[in-house]
Amino acid sequence: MSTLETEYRLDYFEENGFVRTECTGCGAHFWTREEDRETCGEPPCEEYGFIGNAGLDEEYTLAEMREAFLSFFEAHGHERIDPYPVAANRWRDDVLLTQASVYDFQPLVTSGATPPPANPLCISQPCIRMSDIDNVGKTGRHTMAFEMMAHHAFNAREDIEEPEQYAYEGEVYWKDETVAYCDAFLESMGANLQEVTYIEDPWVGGGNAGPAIEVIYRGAELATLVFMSMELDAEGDYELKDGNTYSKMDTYVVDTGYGLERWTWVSQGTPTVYEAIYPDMIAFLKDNAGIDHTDDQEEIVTRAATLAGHMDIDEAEDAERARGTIAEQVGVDVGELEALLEPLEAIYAIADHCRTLAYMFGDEIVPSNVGTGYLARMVLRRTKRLCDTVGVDAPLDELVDMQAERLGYTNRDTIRDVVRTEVEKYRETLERGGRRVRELATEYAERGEPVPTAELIELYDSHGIQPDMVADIAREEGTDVDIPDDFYSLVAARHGTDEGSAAEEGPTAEEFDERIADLPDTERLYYDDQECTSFEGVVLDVFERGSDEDGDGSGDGEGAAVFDVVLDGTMFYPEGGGQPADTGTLSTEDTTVNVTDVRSVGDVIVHRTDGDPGTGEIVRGRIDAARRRRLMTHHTATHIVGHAAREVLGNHVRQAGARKRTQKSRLDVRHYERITREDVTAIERRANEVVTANTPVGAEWPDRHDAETEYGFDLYQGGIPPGERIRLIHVDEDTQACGGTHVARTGDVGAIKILATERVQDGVERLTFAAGEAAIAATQRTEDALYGAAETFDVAPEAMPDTAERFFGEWKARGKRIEELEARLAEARAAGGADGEEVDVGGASAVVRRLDAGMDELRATANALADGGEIAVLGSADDGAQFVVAVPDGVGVDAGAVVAELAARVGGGGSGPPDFAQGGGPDAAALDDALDDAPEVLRQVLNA
RNA sequence: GGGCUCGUAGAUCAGCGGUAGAUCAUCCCCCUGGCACGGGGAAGGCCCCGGGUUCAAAUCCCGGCGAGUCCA
Repeated sequence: MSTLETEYRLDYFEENGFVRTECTGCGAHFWTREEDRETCGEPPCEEYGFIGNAGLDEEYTLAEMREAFLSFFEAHGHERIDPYPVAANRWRDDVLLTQASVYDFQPLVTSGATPPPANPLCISQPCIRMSDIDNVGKTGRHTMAFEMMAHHAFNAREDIEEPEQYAYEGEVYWKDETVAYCDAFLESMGANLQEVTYIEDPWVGGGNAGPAIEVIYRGAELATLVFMSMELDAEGDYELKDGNTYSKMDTYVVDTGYGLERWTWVSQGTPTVYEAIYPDMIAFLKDNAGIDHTDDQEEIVTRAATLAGHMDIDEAEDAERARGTIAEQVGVDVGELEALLEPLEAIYAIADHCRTLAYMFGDEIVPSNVGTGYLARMVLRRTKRLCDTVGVDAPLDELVDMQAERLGYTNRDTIRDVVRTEVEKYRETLERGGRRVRELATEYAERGEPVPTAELIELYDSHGIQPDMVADIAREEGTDVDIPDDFYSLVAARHGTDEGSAAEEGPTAEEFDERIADLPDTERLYYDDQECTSFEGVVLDVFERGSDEDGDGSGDGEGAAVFDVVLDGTMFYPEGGGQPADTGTLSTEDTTVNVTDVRSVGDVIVHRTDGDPGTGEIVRGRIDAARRRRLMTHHTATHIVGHAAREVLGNHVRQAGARKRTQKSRLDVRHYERITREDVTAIERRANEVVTANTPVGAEWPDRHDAETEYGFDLYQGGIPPGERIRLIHVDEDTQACGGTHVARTGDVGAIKILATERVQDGVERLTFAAGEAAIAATQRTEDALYGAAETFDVAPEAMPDTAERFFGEWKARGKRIEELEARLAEARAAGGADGEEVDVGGASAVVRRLDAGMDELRATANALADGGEIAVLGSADDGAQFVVAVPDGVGVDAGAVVAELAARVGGGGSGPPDFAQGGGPDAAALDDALDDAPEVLRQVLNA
């Protein structure tokens, strides 16, 4: 088992008079030019030495520092490349946000599958680390949004069997050069190299590892130099700090990170990083919130911040703990210090969060309850709360816009629109929540109880109401709330503990993979001529797979056998990119088998058939042409609809999923509002314009980096394909990376009809549409429905809306009229008292009557009789047997008991309050007998 | 992708098997010289939609649609 110690013995260190020393504070090993240096230089072993003592030649702004870094590395042989979006899920599906510059090149470039855009390269990559959200503003040094300046070099070992298997070959440079560049850059910026230490700190993360060096200058970690060269390997020779073993990879990558904000801060030596990087915004926010410190207060704040800067504060809690000590040293009361600092901390955080939001919305993340959209929503709400707390009354969209403008985004109008919509949504949530909490609080206050934890959890989990907001309102209403320390884990507990559903791939699938692993890649003929539906091929292998009655591909059922046929080349499209597989037949001279499904297993295409065509046979394949045609039509139509939606709704619109079928297809798009009827009409119109224009649908296989440079990551809306070359589909002005089959010209789509929109998640709208003949069929179905209705009403179809409205209105008016008439009829009956039996029941008179009418009428009549001072016992055989019993005030008969007894005689039940009850049963034939018994029942009940 | 909550008058919500309610807003009347207020009255409901259970469903169950929210 080896350690990484030897990895750090660099020639560069030897040649430049460095010594390796063990830190007396933390025990870490580091390299320094100062022989008698004892500590590594990083807090807590040493304090920040640059605050009030700027460490570089000049003071730099963020922009100046970025340019200094990039032009330095450009001058030293690196190509400068544009930053990637902060939404890392645009090009990789394992993370949501970009947290480091190397994210831009994972996993395809670092593994060697895809070449880097340049080699070596330099970049300043905007990053967002949500994990620091609680520390922002408080620690003086953390930001959630930051830029990681970096230079990268991608190397591949040459002493391996097939060096050409990787997308880059040979070594560009490695450790010595990387450290030398760092030294040279520090020197060019005017740092005193004597004070710089290089700490050995092996890096481990995401299945990769390697030696790494932290670069410390005057207490600040200015850079991390990572030498990614190992991967997780149970048999590996290196055991690293995470307890796992690793082995060397064939590729090895220089991954550096120079914090733009840190460098800017060190160049200025301000007490906190925020003052160095957001001077204008902080000034604006202070002014807006009316924070106007006296000279004395200013002095206290500066001294406190400076003291804090010198302390080892790595978490918000550290900052809070340190406050007492600081107050003592500055010579003020802790409360006073807090009152001065807290608003400032909020303002620092607001500035940082607004930058985070500008990045997110600038890169066209749409707020949602899922994914990056959810993270954006959380940051926005937090920012809004901070603004409210500290009394910033400038609209949030303006604040975000200040950062968006600084960052050079061009979609600022959309950003503001998104922020405004989202703030409004939050306002509504708060308003709704506030009412709810107020009611609850009042209720508990009246009972003199605190609001229980269960209610708190419910309010937060189901209604998004922060516990401290509940506490505030509860206090106003005169009760209190106990917020447990483990509140958020209690919420988590509510969400169950099931860890999820891995192991999607069954053992049969794995086994299957192995069996076909040796077969050559299948030639994909369907790209050569997408119109062609017939081809010849050779059967390379056939696997009998039991049966597949349940259609899950597992071959686990009973019944007819199915087979998997592999050919040398095929025109059958395997399921992929939301497009289902082709079906059709494979024929030899002797037999024809049906192809029911086609799948891609690696680069081998597998045809599921109901018969064995025979290994080695030459087969003629015919695909179901009509079906393929419809799928192609719908696939091209999907691109057109997506393109039209983008034009109508805005550039932030991108695909969140798609499914193509023969009758109708659907496209899910990200959008921050509901799609209105007007939007649909506009999208449909635009889509059909594209169809009518009848432009060619182009396909090409360019180099992926050329494609990315030209079209951006919006190419990958349908997923991210691997490889050096990718297939692009051009439809009108729209370009997508897409492996599907398409019609030759947009006119071949025929027509596009949007059938429905639905909100499938917040921030995700689903457009269901039909294309070609299916569009016509769908339109006809709708028309049939309309014509059918119009025929019923005997009006022209165009008159249907008015007619429906008129009928509905009249229907409501009639309902009211009937109610009115029933009431009058009831009164008349009660007054007339013609038919029906009148009996005396202990002083009060009772009317027992059969009245075959609806329940409403019965009730009205009974009420009218009771109002007239009589007990009413009414029966109806209108729908089974029904009773209503009403008793006037002051008469001691329990109506409920009477009904219960009567209803029992017709095989049912009933009850109600003592003065008014109803009931019934199915046995209508027994109604009259029951009514005959009514007087007797009344007397019994009276006596009871 | 999963969990939870909610759809009742124009608005906010109560009712949670047994006659659909309150408050605000609207309209009318009274009070005043006029206004605010106050008092009295009226109008306004496919109780989201579709099934099921039940003698009886706004209420219970299932499905759908719509909205909100938490988590990955």
